[in-house]
Amino acid sequence: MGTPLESREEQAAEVVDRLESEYPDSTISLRYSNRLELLIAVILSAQCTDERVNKETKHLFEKYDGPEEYAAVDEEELAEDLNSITYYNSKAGYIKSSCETILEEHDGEVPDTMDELTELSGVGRKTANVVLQHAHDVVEGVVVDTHVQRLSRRLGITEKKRPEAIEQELMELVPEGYWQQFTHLCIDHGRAVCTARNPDCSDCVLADVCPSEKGDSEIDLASGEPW
DNA sequence: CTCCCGATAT
DNA sequence: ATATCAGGAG
Repeated sequence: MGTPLESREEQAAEVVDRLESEYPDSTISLRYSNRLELLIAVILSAQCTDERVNKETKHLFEKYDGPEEYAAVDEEELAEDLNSITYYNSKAGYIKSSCETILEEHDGEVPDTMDELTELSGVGRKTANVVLQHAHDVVEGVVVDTHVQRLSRRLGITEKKRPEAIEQELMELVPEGYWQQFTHLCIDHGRAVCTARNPDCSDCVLADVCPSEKGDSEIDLASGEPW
């Protein structure tokens, strides 16, 4: 075991520094060519891999263009187009409803405030933060998804469980200029090394500063600290 | 809290 | 077989 850093603030800075070196080109992996496509891609990405979302949106974005076409489409047909995505019935409804609202209340444009975005169907704080950051270049929070939640807790940066509580702590602990990058780094590292089920601690650049590090010898998961 | 829900890795 | 995937609504 490595010596734990004194404060969680130092821990956060150290994590950002090391992961920056490990993933220098870390950025959003969803594919889109305008603000509406970004919004739709992020709605679809809930509990689904970005890889699958990109595979489906490639066809979806060729078939539909603009909020008018999504608002006008038959919801069952849209659900068919999304039938390999998680929760496709719900998401078809979210997309159609959000596009109706965008047309009726926002002049056909994707909103640029947290309140307006979270009023859209299927858009919570996480989705809104992603759209604010990548569509409008507004960073007023930290995107907390499943990877950010898992890594922040494993690394001892937070002990909170609710995403909103984790976001508040990260906003205090992560240097302000790195809020956006912190999320991308957690996602890249979470996918490649610090996976949910079987993290590869033997190949982790954070192992010596991670309180959850397993060690490469024979330590059984049942007797140690729970993940 | 439950429900939504297909593809993939283990 | 089961856990997990850039969550959100009711």
